[in-house]
Amino acid sequence: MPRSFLVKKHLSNKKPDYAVLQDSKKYEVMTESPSSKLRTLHPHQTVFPAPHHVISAPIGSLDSGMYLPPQHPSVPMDGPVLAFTYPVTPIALRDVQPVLSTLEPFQHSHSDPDEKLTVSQLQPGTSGQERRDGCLDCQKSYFTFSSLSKQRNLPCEWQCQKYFSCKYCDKEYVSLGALKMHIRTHTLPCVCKLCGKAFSRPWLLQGHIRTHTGEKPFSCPHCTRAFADRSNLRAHLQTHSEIKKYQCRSCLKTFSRISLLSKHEEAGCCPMSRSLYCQSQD
DNA sequence: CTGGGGACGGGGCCC
DNA sequence: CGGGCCCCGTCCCCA
Repeated sequence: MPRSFLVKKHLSNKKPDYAVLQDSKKYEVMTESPSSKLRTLHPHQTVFPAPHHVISAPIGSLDSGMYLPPQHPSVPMDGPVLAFTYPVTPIALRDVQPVLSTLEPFQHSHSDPDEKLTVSQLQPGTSGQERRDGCLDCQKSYFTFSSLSKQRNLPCEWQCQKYFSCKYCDKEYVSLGALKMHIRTHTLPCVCKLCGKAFSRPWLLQGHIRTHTGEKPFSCPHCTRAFADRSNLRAHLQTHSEIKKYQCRSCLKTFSRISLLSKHEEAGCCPMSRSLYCQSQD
C-alpha cells in the first residue's frame, strides 16, 4: 500500500489557516465540564476528555503542542477505550503515571467488555484523600492509568507505548520525532526568500528554489532531458520503458503512471473495477 | 482523451 | 533527536 494513500487530505483541498491555528491557545489546561467534550468515534468507542485538573506540562522546544491519544491503534475498535481529547501535553501514559501518583486515585467499574468507560466510571477520588476504594465493585483504587488499565485488561501497548497526536489534525504517532516532523507540515517553517512560499522541510524549499534558478541536477541517462526533481526524472524514465506498470483490467491498455490509468478509468473504460497494478521489479 | 512535465507533499530510513 | 535524503505519490497544466 503506497504510504501516501494513508494520508488524509484536507476535505476542502485547501490548506488550513495556519495563522489562526498558531494563534490559538495551545497548551492550556482545559477546565470545562468533561461531559461538554464527550464525543463518539465509534458505536462502541467513546473518547473522553482529560480529567480537567490532572495534567499540565511545558511543551519545551516543540514546534507546537500535542495531546494525549484520542484513541490507540492497539485498542480493538469494539473494545473499551480510554483516552483524552484535549491538547494538553506530550505525555504518554507511562509518563502520566508519576504525575497521577501525586494526585488522586482513579476509580473504575467492572462492566461488560463492550461497555464503554464513562466519565463517572473513571473519576478522580476525593481530593487529598488516600482513597483505596476506587473500584466501584471490588473497592480497589488505582493511582495510575497503568494499574487501572491492567485491571481493565487493556492491551499492553496501551499501557506502555508512547503515543502522540497532532493538535492540528487527527494524525497520531508513536514517536515524538515523527510527530514534530508532521507538525512542520502545519507550521511550514521553510520560507523561500525569493517568492515567500513556505514549505515544511528544507529540502522541499531547495527543490522549489530550483524553479527559480533553473537548476536541473537530475539527468536522464537515455536522453538529453534533465529535471529539477528526482521524482520527475523517475516518472520520465517510465516513458523510456517498454513495460508500462499500470494496466487497465478492462481493455488491457497499459499506462506509465497510475494517474494516467485513473484518468482512463474515470473516462469510462472500466469504472466498476480497479485495474491491475503491475509492479515492476526494477 | 492521452501522454508527459513541473511542482510539490509526506512518511520512512539513515547517519 | 534532528536533518537530509529517498521513495512513492498527487495535482495541475499543456501539447
